[in-house]
Amino acid sequence: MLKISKLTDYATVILSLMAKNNGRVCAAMELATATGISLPTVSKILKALVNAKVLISTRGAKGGYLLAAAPDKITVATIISALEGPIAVTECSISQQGCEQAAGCNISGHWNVINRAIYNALESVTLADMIKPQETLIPIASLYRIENHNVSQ
Amino acid sequence: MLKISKLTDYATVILSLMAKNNGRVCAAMELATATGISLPTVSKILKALVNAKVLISTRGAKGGYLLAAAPDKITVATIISALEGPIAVTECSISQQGCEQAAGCNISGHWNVINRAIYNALESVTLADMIKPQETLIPIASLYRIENHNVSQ
DNA sequence: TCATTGGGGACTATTTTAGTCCTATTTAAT
DNA sequence: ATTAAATAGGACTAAAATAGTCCCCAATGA
Repeated sequence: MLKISKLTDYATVILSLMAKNNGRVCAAMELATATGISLPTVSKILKALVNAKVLISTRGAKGGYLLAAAPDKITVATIISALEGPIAVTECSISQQGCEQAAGCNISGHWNVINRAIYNALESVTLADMIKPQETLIPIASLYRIENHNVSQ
Repeated sequence: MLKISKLTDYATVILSLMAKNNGRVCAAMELATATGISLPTVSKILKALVNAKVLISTRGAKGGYLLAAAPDKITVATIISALEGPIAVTECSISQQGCEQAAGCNISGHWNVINRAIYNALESVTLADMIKPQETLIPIASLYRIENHNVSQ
């Protein structure tokens, strides 16, 4: 189904919430309560986001997390890679030397094109877009630019 | 990592091979030998492709499998959905009523935009593209049309 | 000094995916 | 008819990835 992980999905929920709390430091506990996701899980996600420099953390009492950039500078692609590693549909697209499939797999170039297209799509939507009311999002029409190519069924 | 499953990857290898054998009926055994993938696994994949109408099968002696359409009419999107079900990055994008996440998840519309963009990318590459030598594939430049939108890093 | 809060990592449980195997059905050839 | 060669369908097991929890350490403000 080509789906993102549950944790990544949670991450978007958490980050959306933080974006709405514009600039306020949020403790993990607070975010857990607000989202209904358990504290250990929220913590795990927040740690990953700090490592990926999506969030900045402050330790100690009154500590917490803060967005490292404005919501319109944080893309969905960044969030996904923070939690799942590099975005690539196939194993071999990453390792660059895997794919020892006997049967002449010289397909990899094509997967790279696909990867690139998917990456661009994910890079085109930001946290800021995500917290906008739904009506305003049809305008992101550039995303549809790639169609009319082999629209068979 | 947002990756396709191994079986889907195998499927593209198998289908590429069949596309090259233009119009010849192939038995599962033959494809297993040619690709180095085990027979039970190849069979499983072929069955899924028949169900998805990507292949046509003939039973009995001298039976086997045949592409149900010309290679340029079979898209990567079709192959992926044959093996993994509908293409959607999030669970809720499919069920249309999941996502009972307390914290006001009205993000789904945005995922739909992303899903659509990804689907279009996958729909734009066909089996015929895949069996072309790699050089000829840079021209599929329309795929890159969606960039320049939030190209941060 | 102590309560609060994050950091890092180990660990377990769960779910998904991959892979195998068995039995039935179909069909060509003899 | 009988047999051999194929696919169909589904049950089952094994392996891997994901999700989720927990513990102990480090930092910081009151």
